[in-house]
Amino acid sequence: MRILPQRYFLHDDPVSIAKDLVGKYLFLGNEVDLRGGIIVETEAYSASERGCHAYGGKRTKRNEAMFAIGGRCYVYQCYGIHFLLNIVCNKSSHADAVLIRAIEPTHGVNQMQNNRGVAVPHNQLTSGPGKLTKALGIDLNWNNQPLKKGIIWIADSGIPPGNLITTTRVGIDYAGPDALLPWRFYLESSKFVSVR
DNA sequence: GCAATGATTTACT
DNA sequence: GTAAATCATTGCC
Repeated sequence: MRILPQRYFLHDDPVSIAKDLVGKYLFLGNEVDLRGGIIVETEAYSASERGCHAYGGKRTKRNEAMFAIGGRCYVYQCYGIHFLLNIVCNKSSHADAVLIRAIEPTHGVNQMQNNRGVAVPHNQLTSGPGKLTKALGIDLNWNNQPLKKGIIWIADSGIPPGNLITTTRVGIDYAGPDALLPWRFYLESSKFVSVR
């Protein structure tokens, strides 16, 4: 299982990275407490469209991490309750990112159940951006952290993913025409994608 | 300084 | 289907 190198995230097209990340492994923790799974749903965001927090190059305290070099995390809180995990892409000062929306839990499932608190069906443990951060134990402390083995990292299983569905992004109606961009990707065969 | 608002989830009618 | 939860960040005064 190959850990993706930083240069993987320096590509200037977050859409192709979002697409390629589906089927990869996301891991957190260490050998005694490892949590992770297969990425089954992503969305791409770019400073060139209104759905992005950094639209038009707008730099704020919240989205600062997006302007960092690719291969870091951008975590922020939404609706006061949920943390959302992004992987920053592109070179420094280019505010592109990929939102991780859902994973298929494969490692540390018991720990994830505990983190969620309530008993939920296995296929809903991480089937949404807010759910997966809670299950994995991600909060604002992860913001602007570089991907690194032993903390948080992404690896290539080498197994080709199943059929990929391309569609529009969720929850960004305010973005006007940009809300129609086909920048959401998920595995057709997976039971672990977010619902709506 | 203060009011408005989400890249959501969950529970209730 | 509708609504509440809940707060850091944002933008306007």
